Amino acid sequence: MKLLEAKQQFISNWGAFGTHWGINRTMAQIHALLLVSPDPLTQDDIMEELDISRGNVNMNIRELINWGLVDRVVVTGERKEFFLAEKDIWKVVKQIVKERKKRELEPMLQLLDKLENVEGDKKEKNVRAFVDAVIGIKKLGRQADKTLDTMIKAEESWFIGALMKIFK
Amino acid sequence: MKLLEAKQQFISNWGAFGTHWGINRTMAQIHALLLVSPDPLTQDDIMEELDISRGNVNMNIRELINWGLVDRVVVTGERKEFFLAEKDIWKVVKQIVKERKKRELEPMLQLLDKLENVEGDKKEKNVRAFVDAVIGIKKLGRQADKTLDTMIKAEESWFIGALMKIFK
DNA sequence: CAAGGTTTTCAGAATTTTTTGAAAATTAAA
DNA sequence: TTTAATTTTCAAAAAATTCTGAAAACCTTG
Repeated sequence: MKLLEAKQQFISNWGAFGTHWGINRTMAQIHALLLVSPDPLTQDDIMEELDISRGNVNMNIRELINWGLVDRVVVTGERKEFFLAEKDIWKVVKQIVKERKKRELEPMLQLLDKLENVEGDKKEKNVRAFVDAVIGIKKLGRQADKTLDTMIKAEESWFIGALMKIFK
Repeated sequence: MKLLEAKQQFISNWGAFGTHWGINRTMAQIHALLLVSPDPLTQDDIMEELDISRGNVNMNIRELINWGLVDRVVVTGERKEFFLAEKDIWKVVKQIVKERKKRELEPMLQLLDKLENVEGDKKEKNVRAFVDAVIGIKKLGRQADKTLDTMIKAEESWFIGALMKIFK
């Protein structure tokens, strides 16, 4: 397979993969393109490679920057802005975990804290089932939260090494 | 807060949460409803509680069954079918991990295996960047795959205990 | 096997999400 | 400051996804 075709396939599949994880297809594709591009690209480069509009590139690039996955870089002598993706995939994963934890897991845990204190007779079947579900999710959620915190701080080699040891 | 309101909030937030993870809002809401319902519910119960159509309930319930998160149960003396969700949240998580691994991670790894063998001069910058990205993702992906396999087999208490030990 | 209850299907409608593209804003050079 | 290149914005259009509801299929029972 030629590079061009392989690249197409990679980008297209990364996009489809993204949609299964609540990530906009184009954003994932732009990310894929930047991941395999050794040099920084401009908005025009991305427009051309993916055949999408300027506005679309602009919005999704901004989003990727918000997620901390892509940086704006200045190329001396060039007027245009260039964009470069973090290439270390372990750093990428840690960054995504960090963001999703903050955006989703933490607010969910706050909600569950509130919902656990529902009024009513804890002996009543429906109240009991509700509280039990909330407590169960909260417990696992808190555990995940702690574990992910540690993971975010961890070095790849250390982390994998440690996992290998437990999961022999 | 009264049970009814708490339940509403839980269902609505679980639905929103789902959409961030590529899960259809209604499917997540039905799951939430079943999670907090001590007794099995019928399609009609779900239609009424969530105010959605029969077809919608039917399709999403089927999907939840495919995911292994909900079971059909027979209630003696009743003609209608009843649905019951797995309540043990650790089992739920393991089941979701198992399914997503099979549906998403494994196919992605297969693709990467294929793409790694791209033709062309490995010294050329663009080929090099592509292959490096693919290899990097594959390496981490394989590691994740193994780790998740072990997790799927693990007991909750053992798993959490072991994690606590490493991540002191 | 007829009747009535229940579940499933799926084409079209409704809704939500994404994309476009042109105008406005911003920035850097002249 | 003016001009021109570049980026950003966002209303409207397009596309994708989800939902409805009625008809068909499927049971179960008498």
